[in-house]
Amino acid sequence: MPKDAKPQPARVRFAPSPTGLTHLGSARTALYNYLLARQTGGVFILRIEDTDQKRYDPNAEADLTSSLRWLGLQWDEGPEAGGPHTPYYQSQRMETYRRHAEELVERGKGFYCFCTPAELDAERKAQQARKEQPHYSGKCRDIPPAEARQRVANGETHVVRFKSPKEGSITVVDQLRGEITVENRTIDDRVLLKSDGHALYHLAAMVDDHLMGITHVLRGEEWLPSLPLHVHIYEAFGWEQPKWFHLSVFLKPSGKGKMSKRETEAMKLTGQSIFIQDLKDMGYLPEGVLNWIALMGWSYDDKTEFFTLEDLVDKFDISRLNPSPAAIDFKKFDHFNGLHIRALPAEALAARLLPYFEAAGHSISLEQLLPIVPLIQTRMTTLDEGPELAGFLFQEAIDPPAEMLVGQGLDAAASAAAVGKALEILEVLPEFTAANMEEPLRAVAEELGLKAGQLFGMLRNAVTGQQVSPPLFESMELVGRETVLARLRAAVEKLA
RNA sequence: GCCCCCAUCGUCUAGAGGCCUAGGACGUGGCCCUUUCAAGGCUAAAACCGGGGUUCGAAUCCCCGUGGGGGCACCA
Repeated sequence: MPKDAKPQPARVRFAPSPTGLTHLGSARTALYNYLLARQTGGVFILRIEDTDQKRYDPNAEADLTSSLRWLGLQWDEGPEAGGPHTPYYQSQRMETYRRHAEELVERGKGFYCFCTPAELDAERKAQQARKEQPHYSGKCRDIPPAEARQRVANGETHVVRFKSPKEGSITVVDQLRGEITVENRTIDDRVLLKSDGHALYHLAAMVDDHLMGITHVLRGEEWLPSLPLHVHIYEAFGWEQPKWFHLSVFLKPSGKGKMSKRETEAMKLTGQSIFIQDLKDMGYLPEGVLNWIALMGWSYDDKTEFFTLEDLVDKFDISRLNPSPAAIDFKKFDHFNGLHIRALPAEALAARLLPYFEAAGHSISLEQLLPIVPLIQTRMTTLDEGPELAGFLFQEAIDPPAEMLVGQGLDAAASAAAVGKALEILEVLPEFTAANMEEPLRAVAEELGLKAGQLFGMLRNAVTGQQVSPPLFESMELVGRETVLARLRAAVEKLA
């Protein structure tokens, strides 16, 4: 948003239904809503769309709030936060929706329908058999209001449907796509209020968005086909529309379609996931997730790619959203995560790394971890790689196999001799520091006619038990003279 | 089947008629640095879906194809 343009404070909402775990797509929707609210000095509302008790998942809400908090997307109004439009659970707003459904009937924009699910189902099947587009027949649409009211009063089971115009067309505006014109005859008389008294999305979301003063609706593209219906509903009430933004969908990495439930499960086996909680457990940073998803469907310019949440609040520009679908790319995710790991101050990174060391069985303190951080910071793409890289520092015993201890291009005897020679040097080193080691050890290599890399490789394997490790001398200093000598002696023995 | 949307390197994207010999990033190859692995630096290959218009001029505007995606519930 240009600095000189003082935008009106936006009231926006993120309104998920608690039916499953929070994934990348909803996180991005939440992020864009959050950014618009923050940068305009507006309000970010969290609303729980739980009108369908059949699909309700009791774990979903906890997952949702913890995911949003982990990402740093704190809502201003909603569950736990409260606000002037309490309750923020649609299941607790039934009376409001009922009243509005009645109002629509009063205005001649809605009607009672007495068709049973079985009848509708049969109707639909018949239409499909005739290769017609499935739609409501309109059977109850023209029942005289007095008669319909009487049947309702008699306690007959019914729903409330929207009385959608059948003539002409409607032109709606999506902010990323422009005008979209649709023939009214293609818009069905959708059910607004179920026979159990709960509202459907089409009614509940419109009523709440209006009542809560929502100025910008940013939601998934799957809602685009029902936008004309939604605009009709707004107009039927005589309300002023919000600005509509339909965010592009995320496609699976192949780019071929949305991720299916089955595929999300299979993905976990490959060490990838689209669920926020999983990403956290896998050692990704919220900063990495945010940076990555922010750039799927939005860009700042032709070169800037590194953004913190704070940067995004400053630089996000809602007019730069991109309507085309985006395939998710986990390689790019790793790249962004690495960038943010490297951008963290050592103390901060140490604090984030600590739980991963604990989980790996190393009970250490922050003070112990701090000096190690600079050695591994550029070597990690995810936090869980910390213990893999530096775990040897806290292990009592390492036990590399003998063949691993043999130097490149050498036999066991020559390797033992070389390690033994290095051992002699390290035993008498006045101060056991990284800075003091390099010169004499290079001299040893030269004396033995070895390349420095050959000797260092052997020492690395013997001291760390790993072929890939943080820099050797620093590692040895941290391991400490006693342990280094012990490990080298063990290596010589094993090679004999 | 019907309705709607989208279309630039493999992927994410920049590009609002001449700044385009189409820019950046990921990934990939090469080189440099280097005690391993990274990180970092340099570098290379890599795209305007096709066809018609409009215009002095089109990646950019229009139309038609084609391809891809989404939607058609008393789910959201």
